[in-house]
Formats: sequence, C-alpha cells, structure tokens
Amino acid sequence: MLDDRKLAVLRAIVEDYVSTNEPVGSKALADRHNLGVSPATIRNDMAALEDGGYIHQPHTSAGRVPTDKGYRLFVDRLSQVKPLSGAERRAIETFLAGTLDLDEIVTRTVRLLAQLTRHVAVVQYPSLTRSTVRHVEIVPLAETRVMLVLITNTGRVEQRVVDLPEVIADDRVSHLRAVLNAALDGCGLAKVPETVAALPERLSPEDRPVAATILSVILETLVERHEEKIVFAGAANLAAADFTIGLRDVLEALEEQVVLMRLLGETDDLSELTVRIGSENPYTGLRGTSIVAAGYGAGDKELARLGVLGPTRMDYPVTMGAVRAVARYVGQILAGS
Amino acid sequence: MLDDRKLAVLRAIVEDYVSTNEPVGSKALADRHNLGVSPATIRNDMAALEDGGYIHQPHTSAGRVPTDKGYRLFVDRLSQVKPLSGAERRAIETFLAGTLDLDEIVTRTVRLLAQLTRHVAVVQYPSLTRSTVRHVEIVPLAETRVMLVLITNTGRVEQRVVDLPEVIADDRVSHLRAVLNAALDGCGLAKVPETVAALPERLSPEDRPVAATILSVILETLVERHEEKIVFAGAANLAAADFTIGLRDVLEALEEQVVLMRLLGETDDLSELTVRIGSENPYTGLRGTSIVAAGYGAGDKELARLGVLGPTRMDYPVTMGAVRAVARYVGQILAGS
DNA sequence: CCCTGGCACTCCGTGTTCCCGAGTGCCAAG
DNA sequence: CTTGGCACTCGGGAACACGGAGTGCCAGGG
Repeated sequence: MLDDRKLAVLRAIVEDYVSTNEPVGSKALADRHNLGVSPATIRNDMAALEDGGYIHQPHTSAGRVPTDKGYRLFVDRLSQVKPLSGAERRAIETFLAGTLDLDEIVTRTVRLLAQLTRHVAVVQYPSLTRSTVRHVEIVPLAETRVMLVLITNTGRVEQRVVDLPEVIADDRVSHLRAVLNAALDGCGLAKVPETVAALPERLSPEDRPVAATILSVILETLVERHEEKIVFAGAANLAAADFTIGLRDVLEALEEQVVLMRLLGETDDLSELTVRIGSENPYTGLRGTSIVAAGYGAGDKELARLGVLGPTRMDYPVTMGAVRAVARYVGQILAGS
Repeated sequence: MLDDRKLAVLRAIVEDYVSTNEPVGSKALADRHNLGVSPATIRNDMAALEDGGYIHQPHTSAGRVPTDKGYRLFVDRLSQVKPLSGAERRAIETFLAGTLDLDEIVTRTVRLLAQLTRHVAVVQYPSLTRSTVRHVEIVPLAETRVMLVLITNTGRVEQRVVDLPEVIADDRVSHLRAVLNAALDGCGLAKVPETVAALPERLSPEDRPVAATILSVILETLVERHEEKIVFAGAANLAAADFTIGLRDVLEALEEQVVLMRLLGETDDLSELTVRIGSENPYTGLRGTSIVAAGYGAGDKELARLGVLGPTRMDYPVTMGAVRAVARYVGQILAGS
C-alpha cells in the first residue's frame, strides 16, 4: 500500500512543513524535491497517504499537514538521527567543563539543551534509588534539634531538620554518627531499609528513642521521598513557536513536577531515545507538543532522564541528535566526577 | 492643579480599567462610581489628567487608560494596601506549616505567592552574606578528593567537591575539620575572610597546602560566589494576562537570574514594599510589567527579597497585601526554625 | 466661576461583500 | 501507471459601509 515513492512524499511533506510551517501542496513538493514525477502523481500519492491517516488537510483547498501518525512513521522509518556539528560538540564540552557539583551540572545541562534545541529542556536529577550512601552527617542545632545531612555517591546532598524527643549530648551525637556511617557507608539505597532496621540492636538502650527518630527521617528522606526533582529551562522558546493556543496549559504542565516526571519517565521501548508525539502523550494540554527524551547515567546504568518538549512540528532528526549527545556527555561527566 | 475630585476620577479610572481591561469613558465612570457630577465635568477633569500625563487615550474617541505615571500616583496616594481575607490567611498558614528545610520553604512560598496573586512569583533564597556559619563538614571521597559541606544558620547547605594537591589521611581530615569548626562556628559571613586568613598559623606546616586549597574554596563558595539563587513559579499566569506581545521577552527575563536579582534587589526607598511600575523598570522587555517586592527575614534583619511580576494593569492594593503578608509569614517561619 | 446639557465630530471595530489564488479531485489521453 | 488539463472549492485579504462609544467645545444656568 505504501510504496517507496509514497514514503518519499511523506518525508518531503514532513520536512517542508517543519521548515515552512505552512501546509504543503503538490506543486511546491514537485518543485523543491526532485521526486521525478509530476504534481498530479504526487496528488494521487497524497490521497493515498491521507486515506492511511498520515497526512491531513486543514481545509478543502489547502495543502497537507502531517498527522501525529505521519510524524510517527517519519521518526520510525524515514529519518536518521542527525549528529551534531563540530561547533555544537565543542559548545557542549566547554559548557560542561570543570569539576562541578551536581546542582551546577544539572543547571548547566538544562540550559545547554534549551539553547541547543531551541525548545523547552527538562532534566531530572539523578535518581536517589540507584545510588549509594556516601556519608551521613549529624549537626547539632539546638538541644533537641539536629540537622541531618545525607550525601550520596552521585554528589547529591539532602538535608533535613529533625526535632528530637529528648535532649542529646554532643558525644552521643558523635557516637551515633559513627555508628550510622559504619553501617550505611557505601550502602545501596535499595538496601537502606533493611540495614536501618537492623541498627537499633547495636545501640545502647538510652540512645534508642533518639536513634529511632533519626532513622525514620533517614528512611523517609532517602526512600519514601524519592519524588525526584526536575528542572526546566527555555520556556521562552515556547513563545517563539506559534503556540498561541494552549500555551497556558503547557506552562502549567511544566510547573507540575509530577506531570514532567511521567513525561520523561515512561519509557515505552528499550531504545536509547524515547519520542512521544502529540496525542501519544497522555496529558491534555500537551496535545500539540512532542517530547524527545533519553536516559543518562554514569557508566552503563541509567540514573535519570532528560529531554526536550516542543511543538509537534519540530525537527526530529536534529532534536534527537542534540538530546542524545547531551545525555551522553552528561553521563561522561557524572562518571568522571 | 489636581484637586480632590480629579484624584477621585483618576482612582476610579484605575479601578475600572484594572477590572475591565478596557479603556474607560466618562459616561461609564459617572454611572459606576457616584462622583456626584455629570459626564461632561468628568471629561474636563480627564482632559486635565491627560495634560498632566496621568492618563492617555489610545485613539481619539476612545476611553482613557492610566499611564505609568498615573499608576504611580494611584499607588502612592490613592490606594491602601488591602489586607488578606481570613481564608487567605489560613491558606498561607497551612501551606507553610510544619518544620521544613529551606528548600521546601522557598519552593512552597513561591507557589503560594503565585497562587494567591495569580501573577508570576519570584523568591530569592536568603542571602548568604547576612547569615552565619553553623557547621563545616569535610567528607573524604577519594585519596585526593573531599567534599566540603557548609551549613549556615538559615539552614542553607552548600556543597563543593575539592581536588587536593596531595594525599591526605583521615585523621588529618578530622583535625582540619575540628579546627575549621572551632574557628568558623557562628562566624558571620562578612567576617569569614579575615577569620580564614588568620587560620593557617594555627596549623602544622605539613597541613598547610591542603588547608590552603580548602580554605580558598570556602572563601569562594561563601563570599565571592554569592550569586544568590532565585526561583520563580506561576509563569502560566502570564498566558492568562493578555500579554500577546512581549511574552517571549518576559519569559526570557525570568530565566535570567541576574535580571531577576536586580529587579527584586534594587530597593529604592525605605518602605516595606517596593513597587516598580512599567517603564520605571530598567529592563527592556519588561516594559508593560510591574513588580511588587518586599524584603523578608528572620527577626528584624532583611535576609532576602520576594515579590511578584505581573502586567502593569494589576490590582495593586490586593497584590501588595498578598506580597506583604507572605513576606511576613515567611519571616516568622524562618525565625521559628 | 464652575457645572451641565447639547451637539457635531472622529475613529474603532464589526460585519459584509467580493475577488483572487492556491490547491484539489477527476478524467481522458499517452 | 503517469500526465496534462480543467472545473471546482474555499480561505484569506481588500474594500467598504456603518453603528456606537467617546470626545471637545460651547453656551447657558446656578
């Protein structure tokens, strides 16, 4: 049903529409791409593509516009991820150079990605659940109050203020700190609950009430509260895209951490890059937008995800190339630090 | 030149225009506000106000719209800050209740403010330079690498990875940590440089190279690098306001930390609330927007600033009330924790 | 001296009409 | 199966008219 020429026509339609943002007609296609056939033939092919649901005409006498299904076919079979130019590569390297703490890496990455793709960039902080505990610190703030600082091997630092049930002396704090570190140092976050459960036995009875409070906070912080942080940048790029309708919805979605999480997080296949096009996206208000996402991590394990969100009408090959490249570079940075 | 009735007319114009978003004419004014005079009289007053530059008509035969100068007069002399309703007060309290760490306080505050005012809310993290050092922690990561964690009395935590010039043993790390804490605990950030400068003398010569590296990072982190963090929320509210033109510029400005800093930071008078209206604002692209900002802090010293950014055509009394209230509540929270 | 009603005038915005052009679908011929 | 031709459709822009809101000004009255 869809022979090679029809696919070529679809590819041409997508490419032209992406670059001109106007419905593309048969004559323009015949002129700009050398398909070797006349406009009339292209019209027949277009009719077939429209029957298949790959393209759509806004009005009877207008050109054709790709549908979500058309973009999907284009992404899956008609395009190749476009590698970055040398200049862009260098830009990434200089942008992410130097020993940086995690906050800075994430902040710079999200800006870089926004600048590179001219879309809204979204970066998820490396997931806690896949990292290990590097250090636990307890800092007395007042007689019955301490600050708990948890440091992971990915450089992430979590701090919590804890109110204690009773007064605690400094030397007992030191002791507790030593015990905690001995038990938890290098412990994978997945194993924290069982490790923590076994701890009270090693402590003297008088320390247990305080320890119980602190331990429960540790558990809550590291395990239950792995609502992971997400940042975005480049919202101004939305205004440039002719988003007149629905912009409000998009901005709202961007400020909903939960929505963003799920957008990036729901990997639906095993490949490196996830592309979700228009209505494939489960959230109303994000119809009309596409998401290109990739996992990134130090070494081979995926720690978190990053990606961009832009109009359905985006340059997929270029965008996918940029997302993939940034994900790889960030992975290298994380592995190296 | 501007008698009481003319001022009343200006107030009425501002109020009507804010609520209707349409140029307001003499007849509508006479109908909706009981000024006790006829439309013709109001027309005369309007002519005077226009001569003074307080109002402006978009076209001949259109109603009048307040100018920036008009809003300024309104804010300074014709309006009173409107206190929050009981419901709103309770909303703030529940929203900010509980012992929270600084990140959470700031995140919740910015969302609260955005929701309350229906504008874009901007909150600056409490300034480092006005707080004191609570604790310094050094965590060995590798033979020549440590993580430095600095905790201030406002609950802020800064972490940096430091590469050392030579291998350092754990007991020397402990010693250094003890010395640092003894010297810096409770030290105001303003005094950190001199305190740090005096430190090397107290250390054994073999420790000095490592100490010098660490100290320079402390200095850099705490003092030189007080590019303070700013967060915003509620960008979706921009789309609701009929911002068609310039929205892109506004979004861009919002992502520029530096611009935001200066917007909030440049206090131009001693009063609690700073209002900057339209062109009073030094940044192109933010013409057409007004900023209402306030300082907040624990106790009486101002630690940082927060505020909202919205269309020039905003309800100043209500917005100012909300900003002031939130600033006060956050201050209380910070003082209490 | 200030307020008021009346009046002529000015435009904005809206609705209508009209036309042009791009693009299509179909058909018959190569 | 491809191609040129042809009639048809429709969206969008230009031209136009018009109603209404609002103004400025002026003369009369308290």
